[in-house]
Amino acid sequence: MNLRIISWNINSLRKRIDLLDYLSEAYTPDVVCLQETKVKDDQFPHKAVERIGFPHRLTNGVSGYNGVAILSRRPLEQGPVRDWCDRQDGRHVHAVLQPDDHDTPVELHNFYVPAGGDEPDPEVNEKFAHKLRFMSEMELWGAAMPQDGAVRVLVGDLNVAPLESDVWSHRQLLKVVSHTPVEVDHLNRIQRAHGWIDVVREVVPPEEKLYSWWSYRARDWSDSDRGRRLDHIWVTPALRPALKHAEILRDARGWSTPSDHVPVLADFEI
DNA sequence: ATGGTAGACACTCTA
Repeated sequence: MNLRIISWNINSLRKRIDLLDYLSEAYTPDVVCLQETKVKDDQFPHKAVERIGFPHRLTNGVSGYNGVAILSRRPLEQGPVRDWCDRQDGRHVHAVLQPDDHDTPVELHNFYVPAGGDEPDPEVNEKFAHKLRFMSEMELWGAAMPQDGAVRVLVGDLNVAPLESDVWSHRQLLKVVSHTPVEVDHLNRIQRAHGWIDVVREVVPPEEKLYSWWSYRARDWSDSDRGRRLDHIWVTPALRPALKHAEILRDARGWSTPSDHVPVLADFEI
């Protein structure tokens, strides 16, 4: 089967329902994983999303903040729900993509890692401490999952840009939350704990600058191009041979009333 | 060193 997965921090689903419609028309993804939906489950715009082409949906939205969702053209089975850092925060949703008869099931994890506030010191900044704690739990979670050749996909706004080429200036961002050594170290440990493969960097060489987020505060996001690659699609080694294509949809930052994040896309032939 | 913008919600918090 062909499988196109998109991950996107949409920064309010209700505000950008038309952009989701456009994305769906233009790229025909089989699965869309959203972060920062900013909508409670009981207010989720199910009808509009269904009309756009996603009859199957899983949501985890608890407030006007955070919130994640998985939208799919294929049937989904809800995976076990769990808390992270003892909070009900809407930062993780888990689905198993129901296979056709001869296909293997695909386990999907959609994460929204805490942004971490401004000060990169867990002693004085509770948000940064929460971010590191959340990532430590992700590492334990990944290490505890059997590495049994299962086909798994982890996507989301991980709020860390790991490589030097994932930020506009490595030197100037070393003390900026999202690119500090302690965060990069945490992200690398999560990756190693379960052998996750970063599919975009399988396709784009690590020397090449690549971003998925540009601040709203820049005068001209494209001209200054001070971006960071915060959004990721990872897969288990079992899925690596099936990877056909991956890209970051940079142009989406130039859409009208855009999110500050752009979609990340990956194609598999399983 | 500072402030710049965007969204939810209803005061200010989060990013």
